[in-house]
Amino acid sequence: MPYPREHRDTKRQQLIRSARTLFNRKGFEAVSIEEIMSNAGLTRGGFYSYFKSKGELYALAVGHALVEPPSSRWKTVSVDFTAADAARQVIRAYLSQEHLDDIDGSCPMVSLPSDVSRSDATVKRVFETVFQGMVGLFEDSLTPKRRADRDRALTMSALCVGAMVIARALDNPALASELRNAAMRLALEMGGWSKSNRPLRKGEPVKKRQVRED
Amino acid sequence: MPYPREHRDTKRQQLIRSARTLFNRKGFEAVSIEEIMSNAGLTRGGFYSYFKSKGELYALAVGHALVEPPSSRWKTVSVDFTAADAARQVIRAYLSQEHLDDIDGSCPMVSLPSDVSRSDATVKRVFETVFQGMVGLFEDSLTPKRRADRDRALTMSALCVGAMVIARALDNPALASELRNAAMRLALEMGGWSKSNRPLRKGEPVKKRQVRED
DNA sequence: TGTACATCAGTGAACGCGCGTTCACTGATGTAC
DNA sequence: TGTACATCAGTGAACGCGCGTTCACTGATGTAC
Repeated sequence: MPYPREHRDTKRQQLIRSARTLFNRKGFEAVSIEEIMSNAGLTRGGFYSYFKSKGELYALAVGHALVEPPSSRWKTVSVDFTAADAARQVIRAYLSQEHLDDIDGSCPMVSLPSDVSRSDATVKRVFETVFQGMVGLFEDSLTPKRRADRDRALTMSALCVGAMVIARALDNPALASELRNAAMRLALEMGGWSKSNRPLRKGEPVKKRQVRED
Repeated sequence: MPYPREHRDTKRQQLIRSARTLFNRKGFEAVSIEEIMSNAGLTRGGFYSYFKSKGELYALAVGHALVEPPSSRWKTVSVDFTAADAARQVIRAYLSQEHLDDIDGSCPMVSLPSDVSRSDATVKRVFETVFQGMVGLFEDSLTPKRRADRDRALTMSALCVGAMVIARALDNPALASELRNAAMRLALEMGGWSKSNRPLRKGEPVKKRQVRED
C-alpha cells in the first residue's frame, strides 16, 4: 500500500469541503474543476478518480451542510439544554450579520437555492434533506404541542431562509439588517418560548452570544 | 429613415422580454447571447447595438418584473377595490401552484435571488426595487395602522418569497404544496383582513380565482 | 410614378479564452526479501 | 539494514466545444427627386 490507508478519504473530504466554499461563493456554473483541485493542492487531472462528475461533487457539497452546519462555525458560549434553547440559538445564528457575511460557510439554502432549483433530482433531494432538518428542529422545539405545529415549523423555516436569501440580494445593508431583525423577532415570537427568554424588542441590538471560531 | 421609427424600441423590448424568460429558466451564466438573439429572430452579431453588455441586459430583465408583474399573467376575475383586496390577491397568486410552475414568467425574487447576490450593485439595486414594491404593497394594505406595520410587511414579503424559493428547490411536490399553503395561510392571517375574507383553513383547497391568460 | 440613393438594422466570420472530461504517463511511496 | 519492485495518487497535454465580444460587410428600406 504505497500511500497511508486513510490518505484518499482525507483528500476526498478536503475536496468536498473546499468545493462547498467555492460553490457557495460563485454558484455551480462559475466554479471550475481546475479551481476546486488547485484549492486542495492538486491538479485538474485527478478529479475523476475522486468523483464521477462535477454534478456529483455538487450534490455532496450541498449535503456538507448536514455534516458541518453553518452555525457550528461560531462557538456558542452557552450550552443547549432543551430543544427550545437549540431552536432559539439557531434562529439567532441563522439570521445574524455573521451568517449574512459568511458566504463561504453559508447554509446552502441561503446561497444556492436558485442553482438547486435548476439542478437534477439528486441535488434537490439533498436540499430537501437540509430543509427537513431545519423544519424538524423547529417542530421539536414547539412545546406544549399545539394544533398546526407542523405549519408553524414550516413557515418559521421559510421566514428564516427567505429573509436571508433576500438580504443577500439587496444592495442596501441597512435594509438587509432591518429585514433580518424583523424576521428574527417574528421567528422567536412564533416559537412561543417568550416567557423565559423574551424576544428582542424593535431596535434592541442582538445579544452577541456567538464568537467566531477562528 | 430606412426603418419605421419605433422599430428599434419594439425589438429592444422584445429582447428584454425574451431575455427575462431565458434568465428565469437558466440563470445568468447558462444563457448565451446567441440564444437571446435567436429567440427574437435575430443573430448573435446585432446584440451590441442594443445593449452595452450581457450584464446590462440582465439588469433590465430583472427589472422587467416591474413593467409586467408575474400576477398580470393571470387575469383576476374580481376587480381590486381596496389595498387589502390587492394584497390578498397578490398573496394568493404569488404562492399559487401556477406561479410555482411558471418558471418563465416568474417573479425574479423567486427564480434568481442566488444569481443576483453574486451580481454587481446595479443588478442588486433593481432587485431591491422589486422587493420594496412588494413590501410597500403589503404596508399600504395594513389598516388601521398599527405599531410595527413596517416589520409585518417585511416579514410577510420574506415569508412569501422564502416559501416559493424553497418550494422550487424541493424534489417532493407534496412537501412544496404543504409549504406554500402554510405560508399562504400565515401571510393572509398576518394581514389581519380576516373579518370580511377569512383565511383558508388547513387542508381547504385554494379557491381558483385566477385563470391563465393564454 | 419610377428610379437612384443614403441609411442603418442585421449578418456571420473571427478572436481569444476557458470549460468538462479523457488518458497515457510519472514518480513518490510502503513492502518484500 | 539495504535494495528492487509493484502500486497507485497525481500529472498535464489534448480533445471538442461553446462562450462574450468585435468588426467589416450586406442588403432591405423609406426618401428625394
